[in-house]
Amino acid sequence: MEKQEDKLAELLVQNGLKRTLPRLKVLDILSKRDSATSQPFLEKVMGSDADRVTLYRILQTFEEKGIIHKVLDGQGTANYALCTTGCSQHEHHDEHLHFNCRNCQRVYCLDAVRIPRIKTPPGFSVENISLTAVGLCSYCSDNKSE
Amino acid sequence: MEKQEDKLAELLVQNGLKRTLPRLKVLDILSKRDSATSQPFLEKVMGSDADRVTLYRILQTFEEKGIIHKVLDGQGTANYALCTTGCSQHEHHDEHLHFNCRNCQRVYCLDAVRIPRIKTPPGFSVENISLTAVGLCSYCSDNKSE
DNA sequence: TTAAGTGCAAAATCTTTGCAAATGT
DNA sequence: ACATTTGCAAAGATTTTGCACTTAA
Repeated sequence: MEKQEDKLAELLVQNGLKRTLPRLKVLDILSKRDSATSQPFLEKVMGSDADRVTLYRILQTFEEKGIIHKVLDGQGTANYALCTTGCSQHEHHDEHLHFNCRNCQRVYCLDAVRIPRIKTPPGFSVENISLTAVGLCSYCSDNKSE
Repeated sequence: MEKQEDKLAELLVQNGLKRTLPRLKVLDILSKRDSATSQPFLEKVMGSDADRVTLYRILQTFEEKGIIHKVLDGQGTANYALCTTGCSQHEHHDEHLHFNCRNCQRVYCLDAVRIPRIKTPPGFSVENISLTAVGLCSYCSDNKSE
């Protein structure tokens, strides 16, 4: 059976990207999280494994290639998550509910909740749509008494 | 019949805010637009009628009082729109589709399109939800040939 | 070997903070 | 007169750009 690590490296090769340490580490971090990860958090976890500027560039490249996608949380901070299969450089499929916890700031991709089809007024052509909820996630509602 | 101008000034008084020139101008600008207005745009239009810092503070105060609400566009830039009646310091009602034109960057509040009720997975309690579409608005699709 | 990728320094933005002067009531 | 609000200066934070050095293929 193929190792997870190899799958991630393969993602790079498939997209014509070199297999570098900073890139592999970003993929490793993202693959182990159950929610989208913010730029600041990534920066912290990367530590000295990548310069801040390098991280910006990696995230940008990955997004362009369709390896990750960006979700903005309630404060407008960028959060990143690995794309599911079906995303490519030209087409992102990310049409599910994003849940942003106001306590821990995590952004969950709730694939189970699809965005309902909506009818836009004439003249407005929708190319992309996102549904984002803000509230308390399970962990935070359990561990908080307000 | 009461003048529009007075209505705006009244908004300030009702919220215990002083009727200052910069504040009136912000209200005036917002009241004349059919879409939410970005911070950068406001800054430009205000010109020398308010310092950049003053604008930040006005927008923050207005948002806290429930006079305006903030909508983030696809890039995470803050856009502001006057609240409809029914918003207060403690409760914002803004649950309609926001349409962000990728060409002119305008953010339209499409009150006609309400956010469908959705069922969140157990453990996630939703306090606020937003639906944002990105695409081309009527003006831009008419005036562009791509 | 050599194109792609990284790290560092520095610029450009964007946002916040502190405080004295100005303003509305 | 007095609490609010503003403007300016300066600090912080975030993001971008340029370029020489390093590294994967």
